[in-house]
Amino acid sequence: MVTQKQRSETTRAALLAAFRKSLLDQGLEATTTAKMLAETGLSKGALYHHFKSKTEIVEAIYEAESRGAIERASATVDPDTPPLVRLREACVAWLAEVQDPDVAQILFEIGPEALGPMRAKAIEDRFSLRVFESLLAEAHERGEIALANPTLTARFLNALMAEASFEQQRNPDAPNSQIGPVIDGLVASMAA
Amino acid sequence: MVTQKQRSETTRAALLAAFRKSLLDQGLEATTTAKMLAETGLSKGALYHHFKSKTEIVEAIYEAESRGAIERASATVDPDTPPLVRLREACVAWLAEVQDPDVAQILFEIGPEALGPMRAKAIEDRFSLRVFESLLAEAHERGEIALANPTLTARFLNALMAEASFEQQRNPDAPNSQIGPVIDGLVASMAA
DNA sequence: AAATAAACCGACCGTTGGTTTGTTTTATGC
DNA sequence: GCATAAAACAAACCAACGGTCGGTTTATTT
Repeated sequence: MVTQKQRSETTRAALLAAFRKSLLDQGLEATTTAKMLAETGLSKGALYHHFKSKTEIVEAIYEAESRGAIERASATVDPDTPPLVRLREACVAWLAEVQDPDVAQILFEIGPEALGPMRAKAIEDRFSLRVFESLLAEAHERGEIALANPTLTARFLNALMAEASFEQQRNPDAPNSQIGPVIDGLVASMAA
Repeated sequence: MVTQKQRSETTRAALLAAFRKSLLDQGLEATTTAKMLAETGLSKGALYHHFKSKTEIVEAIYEAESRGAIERASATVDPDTPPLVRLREACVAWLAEVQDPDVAQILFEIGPEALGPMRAKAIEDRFSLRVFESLLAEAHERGEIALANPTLTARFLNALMAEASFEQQRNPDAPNSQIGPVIDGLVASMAA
């Protein structure tokens, strides 16, 4: 006998997987609930039992992707180095993660289109931004730099990173965007 | 006697105005073609004679707003100053233009949501980005700076400006974001 | 094993963007 | 200036979409 949690988890996962796949290679509009239900063999009742709208499904996918990218990037940094070094490492690692076309498409195209840029940004704030911000704050506390506004600096940094990833996708075989100096330049220019 | 061009222009303008107003205070979803036709007293036939989709209408509005903001900003700069000074002036002026909540909402919320970030960016490229890029290129040619990649620098700059405008809207009475040093820092870090 | 709750089904509905067919108005060629 | 084409508009029509709702099955509680 299968437990309720298992049932629940299984259908939820099936729906999310079907939507994710279709969103990536069919786009937002062409990804209709009907198609996804045909794909999974589930019913409308099941879908709207677990999610209260189509948008909420995309939100869950976007959130998972945003969390995943920054978590994987964070895992690669050496914790025994100064915060600013870790920041640069984390940025480069995040940029590498976001090079994955699927991840990029969800984070920079489908998410903002479905949720609106504001709502997407709010989610982003809870993940990548938080990491950048805390590293900057740590550097600030340790006296490595005197930032007037760590949060704003993190936001600028975040914006630059997104743009850098766009550029990487535009021409992947171009020389690495030299993001390191840009980060340093930004941080320096945000000094108090 | 009224000419065809005049008729055309009138209905086009009426549709664009109705959509713009509704988009701003009702949002994208709530702005339905039916409501706009009721508002203007026109018919579906008229609408789809002038535009081939709802998206295309939003595109026209977005394009006009993007063009308007950078044109008004450009008009304020003193042409008899060095390119880098003009760049900084243009950025500050653009930031001021984009402070208008209506302009901001169209450029940073409704546009990307309706067209998708990519398509919105492509339009943006033809306006604000071009201006920034040409100023950077001019500075490059005059030997004021040696940029490895003026286009990429312009893109980074553009991203920073958008983020700065977000910040300004988040807390409007905060001290001016000191965008000047940030611009200089970015340009310096992008030197060849 | 009765009662309750959670998961699921699928027919149904209102709206929406978009199409089609037809009519009126202006421009063009002779 | 008359015929003809083309643009501008009207309005009935349509398919498809997201979402709802009453009811059924499956699991959990007591």
